[in-house]
Amino acid sequence: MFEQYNKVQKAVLETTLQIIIRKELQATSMALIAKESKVSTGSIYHYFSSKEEIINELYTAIVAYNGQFVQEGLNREGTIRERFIWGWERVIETSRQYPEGFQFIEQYSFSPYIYEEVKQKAYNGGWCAPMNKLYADAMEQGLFREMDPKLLVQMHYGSMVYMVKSYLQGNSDLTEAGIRQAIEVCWQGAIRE
Amino acid sequence: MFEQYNKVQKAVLETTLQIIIRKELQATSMALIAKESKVSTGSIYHYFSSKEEIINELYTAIVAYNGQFVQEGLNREGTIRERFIWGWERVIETSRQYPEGFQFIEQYSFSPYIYEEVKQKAYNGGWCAPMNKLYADAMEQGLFREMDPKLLVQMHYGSMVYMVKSYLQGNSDLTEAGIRQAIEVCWQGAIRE
Amino acid sequence: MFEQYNKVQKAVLETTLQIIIRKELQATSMALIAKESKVSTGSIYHYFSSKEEIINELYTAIVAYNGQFVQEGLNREGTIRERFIWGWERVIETSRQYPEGFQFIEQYSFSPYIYEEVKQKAYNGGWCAPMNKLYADAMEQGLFREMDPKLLVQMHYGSMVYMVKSYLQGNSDLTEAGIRQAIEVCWQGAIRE
Amino acid sequence: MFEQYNKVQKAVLETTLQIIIRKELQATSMALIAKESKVSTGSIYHYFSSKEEIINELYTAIVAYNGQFVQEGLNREGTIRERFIWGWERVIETSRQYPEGFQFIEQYSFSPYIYEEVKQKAYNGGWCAPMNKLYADAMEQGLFREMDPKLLVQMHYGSMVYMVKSYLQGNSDLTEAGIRQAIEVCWQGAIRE
DNA sequence: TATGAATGAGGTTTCATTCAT
DNA sequence: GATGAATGAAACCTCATTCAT
Repeated sequence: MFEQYNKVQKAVLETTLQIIIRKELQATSMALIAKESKVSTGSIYHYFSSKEEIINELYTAIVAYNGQFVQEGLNREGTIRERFIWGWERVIETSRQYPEGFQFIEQYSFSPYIYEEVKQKAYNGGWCAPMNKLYADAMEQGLFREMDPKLLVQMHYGSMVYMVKSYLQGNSDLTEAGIRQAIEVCWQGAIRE
Repeated sequence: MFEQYNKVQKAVLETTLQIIIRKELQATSMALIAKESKVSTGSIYHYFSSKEEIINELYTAIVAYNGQFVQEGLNREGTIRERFIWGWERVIETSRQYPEGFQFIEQYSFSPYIYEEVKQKAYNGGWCAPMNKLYADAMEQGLFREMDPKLLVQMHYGSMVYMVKSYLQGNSDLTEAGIRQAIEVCWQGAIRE
Repeated sequence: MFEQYNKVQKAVLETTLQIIIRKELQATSMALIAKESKVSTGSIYHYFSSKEEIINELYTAIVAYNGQFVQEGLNREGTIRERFIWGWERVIETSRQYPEGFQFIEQYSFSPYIYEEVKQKAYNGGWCAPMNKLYADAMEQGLFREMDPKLLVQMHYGSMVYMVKSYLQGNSDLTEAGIRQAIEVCWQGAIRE
Repeated sequence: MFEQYNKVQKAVLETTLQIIIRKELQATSMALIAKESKVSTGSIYHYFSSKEEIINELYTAIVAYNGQFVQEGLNREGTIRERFIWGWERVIETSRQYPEGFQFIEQYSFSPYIYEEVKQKAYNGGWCAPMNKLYADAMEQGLFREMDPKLLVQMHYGSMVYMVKSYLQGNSDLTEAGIRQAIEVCWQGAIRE
């Protein structure tokens, strides 16, 4: 997930993510990050200018990674329906591979701690734009109901997020069948009847 | 929203909510709450045992209020489709009436800062149980597709949450027509074909 | 010296002065000030917004005190010569009464740590203006040689400062007779021949 | 000014002087010295054993340089009056050639950061001893008033320092005529009438 | 009951110094 | 000899909480 970083940065980012999910941003002190990542505070400040920067870098890296992964599904050759399924499957897959990353993005995408500029850049480099394009195409072809494609993408993303939350809280499983069903529910709600 | 509390408690809770949304939990100090609510720290500690308690009380109160409001819609006499619409309309309405309350719940429902016990109680006293019941009935009657009703409720809630997030971030409007359409999308995805 | 401050502020300012003279600004940590003044760091920050503010307040207070004291000498009814003597006697007297205050002003009047604005205010409220006036009068009456009165005042002040430095470093005494002689040296250098 | 040092040492000393005057000893970090002198911290520590040593070396070097320069004036063949003038002219000249050096000595000659031993050595190798000798001679010949020659030298030095301070703070010029006048003021105050 | 000054542990960050390369 | 990443003690400052008034 943090392949583009050096060893120290990677250790810091990974540790920070674990602690934030386990304990809250509040309780995520630099001392604790240093201790658990086995990097001295001095070194952390050699690679990151502040705690805020660590958190924002974390946000950027996770969104970029997930964006890349989901786009690989979305951009494969296929029908709209196939690409719809591949795309959302990969969205859900990211949350299974890196549940902490998923939780982190969910909790902090609305937080003032993440700079507006970082959110903007993350959004632009993520999978939203290609997904929006897919929905817009589907609407143009008369396949999906006529509405703001971006809004429909958001609604479907919300559905996936809350399904995963249910799973992470232990209230439901996340089987292949369940995932297929959830995607089907979204598809069925989207198509023109 | 905080009718059951006395004047001091109300001032503290309202102020805390405003500050948390504006500045993050991190930056929400007792001193700032005291200053903006015009209640001395001493008095705050007379009515709340700790900062944690304020935040948890806030959570409880908002969920209870919203739960009450949504249930009034859900419990009216009507068909399943009518009650479905009334329920979700009211869910969205709460986010328009108290956007800070909505944001707070979204940001902190996953946070370890809110006690598990409080989350549980909030869930039980909220609108989820009646909504789950409505969905279960719809499935029993063959109206909705066969699946875990709680999961479908969560998915629909996620759709609503992300529609509202879009609106609160200024990326879309929240018109009567738009709300109706969103509810329709959910309905259409839910029914047995 | 710090009569206009409350007990806590006074303790902090007095302690800070002692430590700075003994150990350097560098080595004057808040922890040490807290320990020696027996005021907790929290309380210090209740009364002063930063370490910088303590130092600048110290500067302001000492200059104000000395300014008051010297002006009482300068403004007494008397001939120019008498007032010249009284004024400089009191300048030297301040350094005997509060050698730490004297040293502090000497060491930090040129430091970027003292805000320019504070230096300006201190200068205006101090004894320099009345002394300059006395010199200007003496020149107008043909008593002193014609030159920039402010510059001559500065030169004389420099003489006094270095005499006191000699004394504080243990290289000379500071007797009544010695002080009289020093003042006489200045007077003799100033008058028109 | 730092001719006796190698290239690296020279760069470090010069840079340190600039930063200290601009920013205070407090804010003069080794990292900043390394960056601005383009010498790595590792190399700095190869040539200096500590930060303290840099500062003390700086002090030593400046005083030695100025001492040499002033003594060249003092030791020329001439009357007491001529040598008096040449000496003080050169004192003032050093402050014009190296204002940072002048300021540094003024600010730190009283500081505990400079080792007592360094101050002593600097004093002995500087221009004070020959100047004291000149004054003692003048007194012996009945030219100057009878008093401690060292004290009178200090007083005159103080006058020069404060004249230069006035100039460096932009409160007065430092013309040839002005310098001559200042020296004349000192001379006139010193002679037996 | 109400206040807000006082506390001090613990937060983020800096920085002199070391040492592997 | 030269580099600069790494260290961690210690700097400044904040803040939840207490308690005398």
